[in-house]
Amino acid sequence: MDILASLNDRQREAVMTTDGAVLILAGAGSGKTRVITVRIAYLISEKQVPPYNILAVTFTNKAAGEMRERVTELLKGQRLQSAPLVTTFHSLCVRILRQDIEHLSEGYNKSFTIYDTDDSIKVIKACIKDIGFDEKQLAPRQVLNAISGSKNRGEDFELYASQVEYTDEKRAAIARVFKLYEERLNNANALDFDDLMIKTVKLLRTSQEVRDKYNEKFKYILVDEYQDTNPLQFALIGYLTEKQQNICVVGDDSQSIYAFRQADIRNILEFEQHFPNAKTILLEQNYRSTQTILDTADAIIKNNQNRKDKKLWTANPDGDKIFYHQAFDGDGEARFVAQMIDRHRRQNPKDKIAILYRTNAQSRLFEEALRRNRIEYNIVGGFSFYERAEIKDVIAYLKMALNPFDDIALLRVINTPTRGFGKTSLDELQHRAKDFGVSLWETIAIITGLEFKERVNLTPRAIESLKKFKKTIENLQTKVADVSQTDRKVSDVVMAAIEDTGYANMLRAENTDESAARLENLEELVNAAVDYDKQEDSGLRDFIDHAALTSDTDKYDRNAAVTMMTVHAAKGLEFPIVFLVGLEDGIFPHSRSINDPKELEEERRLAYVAITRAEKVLYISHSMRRRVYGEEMAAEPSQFLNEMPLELIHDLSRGSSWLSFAKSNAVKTNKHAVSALRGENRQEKPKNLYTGKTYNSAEAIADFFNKKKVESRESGVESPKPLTGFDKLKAQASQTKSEIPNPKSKIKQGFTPGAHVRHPKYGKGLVLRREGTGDNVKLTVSFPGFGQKKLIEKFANLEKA
DNA sequence: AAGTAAATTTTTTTT
DNA sequence: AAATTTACTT
Repeated sequence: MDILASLNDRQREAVMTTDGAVLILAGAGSGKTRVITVRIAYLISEKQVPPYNILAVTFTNKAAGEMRERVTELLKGQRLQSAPLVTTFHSLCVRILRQDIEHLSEGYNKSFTIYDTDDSIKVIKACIKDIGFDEKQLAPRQVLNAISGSKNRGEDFELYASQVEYTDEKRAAIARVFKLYEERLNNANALDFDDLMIKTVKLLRTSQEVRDKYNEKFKYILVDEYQDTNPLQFALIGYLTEKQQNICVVGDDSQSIYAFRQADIRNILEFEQHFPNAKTILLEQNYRSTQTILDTADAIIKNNQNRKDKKLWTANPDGDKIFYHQAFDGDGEARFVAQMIDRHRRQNPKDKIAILYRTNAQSRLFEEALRRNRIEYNIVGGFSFYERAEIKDVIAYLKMALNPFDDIALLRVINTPTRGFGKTSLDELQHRAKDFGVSLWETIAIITGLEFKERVNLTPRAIESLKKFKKTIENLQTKVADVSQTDRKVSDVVMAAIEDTGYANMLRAENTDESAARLENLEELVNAAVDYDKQEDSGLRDFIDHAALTSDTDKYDRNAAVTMMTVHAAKGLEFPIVFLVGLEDGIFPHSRSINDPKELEEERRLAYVAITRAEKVLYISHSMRRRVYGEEMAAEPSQFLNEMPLELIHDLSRGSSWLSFAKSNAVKTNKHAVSALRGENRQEKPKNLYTGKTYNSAEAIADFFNKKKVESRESGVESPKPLTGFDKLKAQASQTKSEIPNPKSKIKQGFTPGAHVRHPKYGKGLVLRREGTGDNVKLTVSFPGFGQKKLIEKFANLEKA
């Protein structure tokens, strides 16, 4: 088989070890996807395994799509009557549940609805209100995170409740919300993202019959990005492989970046314990990046305590240095990136370029800069097509038609377009629904029913509009039924949900640019539905499921010249040229992770992922000022910059920069750095002399000069020669910077978040936020008993406490 | 009931 | 700065 010829020895071994448990530890760029795809092709064409016996699971639709494509490519020319199932964890679960959820006997049936995060939040909000709490005491988002975390650890609300200390009111409240939330979803015949996994695992655990069925079906299982699996996914794999044990997992512990989703790195680290006869294969040769890029990535990941020590190597050349740029503000950073991209595009238009950032919110400045420079770009993530209001509205109508008990969908559309059924009437309806203990849909049926004579607090007009709404949905249901009974098309039904509900007319009446754009989006939705027209059975169901499970991360277009996305979204991709931007403390690493060593390690792995996306050229940049919540704030260089080998970095900044500062410092005063440069002191971990925090601060400058003194005394070096030219400029620049805090006010000023201070009137307080610069520094301080105060640092007379 | 103005909050990362 | 929620008119 000639496809094997393109593999190295290790890779070939990974492909040909088809039976039993196999763990492939694949470093970044080591040809992981190639190994998986060739392995699937090998199973089919060499081992004569029927394709339907093969299951490959990934985390994203993007990865699944790519894999499917490549397998098809490898197998083309062979006449196969089935295709291997290449899918995501969540799609796999939906597939299983749509067939067998009724075996669970939990009241769910096959027409269950999938709630996305937005829907879940809405339910949570209602639950918080129902237990008599306020959203301010109990942030819905946090509650959902707590519940989701618990669920992904395999707990249920009873277990969660039992862990609550009775002094912990908040957790106790969350436990109550948890219970309510689960009930609501169950009543609505709805499953959230987590439930898809949970219910599937439960189903496999409790039903021998179902377990046997899927064990029989999936005889060879492959799992991609195994380091990102959480306990539930682990359990799922466990049940599916119970019989055959032909399980092949591929992953890299250095690229584990989903701990926040309860991914457990131990799943990969302890694979050999779980599958005692497992064979482990290491792929350490990198085919993607230059040595310089690999060295930089390696230098950063080395700072993590918790990792398997391994080193990637490559036969590729050293390549260019890492290009570095320090910008004055966020806009300057974006302009620099646009300028460099422009240059690359002229030089070599074929090279694909990526701009990678930590958070989606960072994209805006780059979008604007590229647009100004007339550079076309493609943006991945952020707002998804399926997250747009008009799309969600129409989908909600369709969801109603398939599962009318879906309260969330009902609430979404009952008065969109407006039907004269406003907030007051809605409150009454919800109130009644709670009284009856049934869904809103059933409540509507009761209230509008002929034999219902009870007095309701609804105007005749409201009742009338309920009747009309009911009719609208019922009409839609009839059309849905037509899809399976006659040969009505899925796209017809989608069209009906747009037209017959009055939705399109509402938009036409608006007659604005925006409403026109929304109409166009709806046309797109109809187009998307056409793909499902030919499907035999439950085409509409599949269409809705697809909408629920597709994120925008999936619409990566590999032909786009420039792509922007978060580092998370970039995992698994590679680009000749990469711009890693916003390398500032608080952004990357993110401020929410900075205080927890575990989370900081995850940020570091994230940086590792980012850097190893680059094939030939890597740019890194940061800005000295950054807008946060609309206010301009001083920004510090990322601590990860300090962890990179400075000698591999080339400075493209105008004037002096953090890099020039760090370089002069490291070489002149850092014995560790000097000896490390000479190759001594192998064991010793390179200590960070200056973390990003202190660069540019009074202490750093003072420290710098002190060290210099000590060193020159020790080594007997005479005082520095008079500076000339560029060096002089640089020195001047750093002097000006150091001037900001004057020595007298040093104790009083320069308070940073986290500092304890004393105020003449309010007493002891905690600094929460610092904004502005120079004389305009404003501090937000929390004083026990007085609440939060905004103070001008200069006048506040604060002391260190 | 619906539309508008004012106040409040928001940012990790994703299926 | 932008988006969402609430309060206030009409």
